[in-house]
Amino acid sequence: MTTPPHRGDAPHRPKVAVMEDVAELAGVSAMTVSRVLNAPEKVRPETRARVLAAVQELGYRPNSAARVLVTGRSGVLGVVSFDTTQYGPASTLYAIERAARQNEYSVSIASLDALNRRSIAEGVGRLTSQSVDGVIIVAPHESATDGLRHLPPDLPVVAVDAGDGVPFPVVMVDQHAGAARATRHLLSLGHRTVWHLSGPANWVDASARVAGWRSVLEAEGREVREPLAGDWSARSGHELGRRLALEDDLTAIFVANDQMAMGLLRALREAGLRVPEDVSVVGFDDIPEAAYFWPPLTTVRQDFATVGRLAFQLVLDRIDGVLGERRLKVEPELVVRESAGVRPPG
Amino acid sequence: MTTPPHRGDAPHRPKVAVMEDVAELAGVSAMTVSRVLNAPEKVRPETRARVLAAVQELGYRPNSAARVLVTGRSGVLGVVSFDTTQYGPASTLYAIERAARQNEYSVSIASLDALNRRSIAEGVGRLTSQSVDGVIIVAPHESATDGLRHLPPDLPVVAVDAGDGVPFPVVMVDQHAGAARATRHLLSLGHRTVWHLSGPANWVDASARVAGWRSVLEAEGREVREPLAGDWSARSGHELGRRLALEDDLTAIFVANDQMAMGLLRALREAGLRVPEDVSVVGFDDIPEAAYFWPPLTTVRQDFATVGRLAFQLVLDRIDGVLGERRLKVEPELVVRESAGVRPPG
DNA sequence: GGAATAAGTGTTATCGCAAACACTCGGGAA
DNA sequence: TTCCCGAGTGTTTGCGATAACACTTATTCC
Repeated sequence: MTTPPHRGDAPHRPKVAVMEDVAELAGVSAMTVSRVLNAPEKVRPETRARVLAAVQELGYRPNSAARVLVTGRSGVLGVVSFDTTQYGPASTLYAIERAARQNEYSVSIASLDALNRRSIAEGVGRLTSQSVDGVIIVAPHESATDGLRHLPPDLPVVAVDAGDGVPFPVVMVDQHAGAARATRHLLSLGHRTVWHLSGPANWVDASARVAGWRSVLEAEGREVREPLAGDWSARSGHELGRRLALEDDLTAIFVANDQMAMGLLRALREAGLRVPEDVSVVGFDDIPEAAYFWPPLTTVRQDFATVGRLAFQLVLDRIDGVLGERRLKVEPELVVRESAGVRPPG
Repeated sequence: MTTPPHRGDAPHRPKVAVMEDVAELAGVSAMTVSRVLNAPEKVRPETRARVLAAVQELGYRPNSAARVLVTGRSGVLGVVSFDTTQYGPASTLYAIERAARQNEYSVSIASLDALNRRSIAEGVGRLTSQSVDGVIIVAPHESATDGLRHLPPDLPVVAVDAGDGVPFPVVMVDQHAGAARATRHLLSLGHRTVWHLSGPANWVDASARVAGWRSVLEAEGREVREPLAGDWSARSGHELGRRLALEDDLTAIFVANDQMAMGLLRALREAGLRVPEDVSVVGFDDIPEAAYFWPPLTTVRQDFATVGRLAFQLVLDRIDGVLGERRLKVEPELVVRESAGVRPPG
């Protein structure tokens, strides 16, 4: 293969093929090449074949920057997220990327170091200055709800698990329903009431789970003990579990996520309490390891994959100017394993 | 705020401010605006202030597509990765993003559905057609090593945890050393030999851990039992653990990751074996939950954050034309907790 | 005093692509 | 025959930024 003719005499650059090179090789104009790529039906089949062959031969790939400049569309989706080291956000991100890819979009990410108005706005800013076509925000914190009111109004934005009062569409797992389901399950096993080990304050899913749990207890007229707030980590579950183990009316606990449940399980065991014989535990998330906890954890499964897929669909609609649903809820599912059993006698 | 003057009489578009608008408002040329943004010291302070004020007033943000087109640099780094749902890859990605951000880079991701030559080349292709300045590949699989030989040779690429024979720099945790350390730890507790529950074939870190484990046993002249290969999941650890529990000379096991160790722990317990009294277990990774396993897991910590940081530094160097180290190793660390104890008598 | 120099700013060309419009055919209708 | 039409293709222009260079002024030095 010979080197393509070049204009300036820049001596070194290996020079990647551009549309003009393809055109020349195929004996057509650049415009025709462009058409072959973007509207093939407008080009006679034999011309198209020649162009395609030239594209192949030169290994030509369109320069997206140039295309963005002229079309105003980048085919890039931005995702703003908070701690993608965690199972939930990581899975959501993964599902978004997957959905995006299937629709010829690619994904650019912006992680946040902190959750506050400033940091969120800045994250979105980093993405928009890269000309993303839309943004999905995965930051289920109240500061997000807040920070998001001040975004460029014409930017297609969708939030995952955001609270009420956000001025754009939201996809969320129905945390309230999930928590209620978990709580009812425990009550149905005969427990008089259910304690709650919650997530940190100001996280919208933490609050929703507290609310769901509380609503069931209140509806059933059960005593509502003050929830203990952890920080989602196993460590905090363990710490709080030691406190909880001291309570003498403790027979059932609903824990706001599986990691904390794990720490709790260990604290209970250390306190000489057996699960589920003495104390029943229900978690939330259904991380892949939950089935291998000791005992296997009864928990509430969140379908992050669906959440991601729907979120992508929603931004895509907005990008295309379709104004669909404003709030999509995904139903969580109770997965019964062995960590919750009937109330011990006495 | 008044609407900025516009040129054509396009009636509807909200029209975002461009450099020309800023220039006009500040009473200078566009070039001066550009200079204020890219080489402020070349502009007189009072002019600079006027321009900055105009930028502020119009909420101007440079259009990166235009800049890319002319400079050939995008400030975007591509990351190709396999299963970012897992703790390791997720942490690495997170660290990369963080390092990138601190250096004014942003990150675009390409997840892979499969690990083979084609899929990797395609992932890299998706990124390059977006004009990324460089690519980091986080896919510790042998197919990667393979697929990577056929990349555009001028693209700055760095791999994380790739095997030998890759034609570009690699950052890796010294898996061999980590496995050796774990194995030696078990031997030092008096165990006659150490079994190994390995990761899946063709994963470079799985192979390296097998090699490290084997080398210690051989050096010490111990019996080498055939390793059992899992798939990194707790489920496979559990399954293989049931088989392992039948072996009567089983007193020590080195497991290739913490999730499998978790499943194994459960299988051993189900078989009536106590850990560490009857059987000692050492894992790999030190996921945040490892300290809350039952019993707390002795394991080998991988510093993913450092790996991510170094990988970024390496691509950055390559982008800037600096040819530094070709192979950077990060030392793992043995974290002793309670799952490994002295060999039971008899 | 005059040339050389430097600092600050403007002009023009260009990056690679696609939108808009112009052109060239051949075939059918009038 | 003449005209028109539409399919297929080419030409020109402009997206928004920066590189390269040109042009003003003031400043310095002999």
